Amino acid sequence: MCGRYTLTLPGEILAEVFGLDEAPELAPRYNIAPTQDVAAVRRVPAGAPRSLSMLRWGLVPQWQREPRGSTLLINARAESLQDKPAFREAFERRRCLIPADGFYEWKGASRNREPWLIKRDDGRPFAFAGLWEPPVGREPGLVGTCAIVTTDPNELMRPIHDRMPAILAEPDWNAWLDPDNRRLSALRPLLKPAPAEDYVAFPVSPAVNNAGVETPDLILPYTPPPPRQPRLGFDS
DNA sequence: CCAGACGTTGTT
DNA sequence: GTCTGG
DNA sequence: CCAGACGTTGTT
DNA sequence: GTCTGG
Repeated sequence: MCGRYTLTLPGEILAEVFGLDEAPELAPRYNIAPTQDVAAVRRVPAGAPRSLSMLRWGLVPQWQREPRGSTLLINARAESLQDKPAFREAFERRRCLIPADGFYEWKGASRNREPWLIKRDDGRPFAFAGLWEPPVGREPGLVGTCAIVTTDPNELMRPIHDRMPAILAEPDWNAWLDPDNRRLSALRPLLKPAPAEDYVAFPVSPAVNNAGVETPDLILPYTPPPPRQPRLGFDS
């Protein structure tokens, strides 16, 4: 899962939490969607300090001749990172943190689908486990592409959805970010469901469905309108 | 051996 | 239904 | 993730 | 590049 999220906190806070040398200048974003450029923390080259870059959400493996829209890799299953040709090398050598302070999940089936916002109860930002690739071809200004790792739901998420983004505990950030760390068997257990007690979830307006809508009120709690009265003579 | 895919999600 | 675009 | 398009030819 | 399928 995880096809939409938020990053609204000021760059100064992000620099402090994620250990960046400089505070990035980032406008608050309430509806970050696939194909958009997203903030990612990396260590490039190996040995360099942490830095923040904008990467296009939708990983394109290096052997791919040209970006194929039909194969947009926005998520990568934690369970199979080592087996999938599209992700294996990135898992070994190109891991990143993707800062967020909320993410959306849709609950229910087709007609009744409703968006929920999940965030930390203390409001702090957190880090999705991410993978990245250098750009293929020469797209001007493209630094790289990335995907968000997904894992099983925690107890908060289970009623909403059967997957959730892998959120790395802060003590694990260094191990995940170090490009020289090839202990993949030690990295895999970091991709477990985040502790449910640290997070809250509430329904939000279906306006979030449209990736073009990015207003702050998207993250306010939302009371759905009462169901329409069934017409007389029709039981459903 | 070569050819062709290489992914996740949700939905049926 | 399926693909593309944000 | 959801929303919205989904096509070609010839003519202006 | 590397894996799967024939």
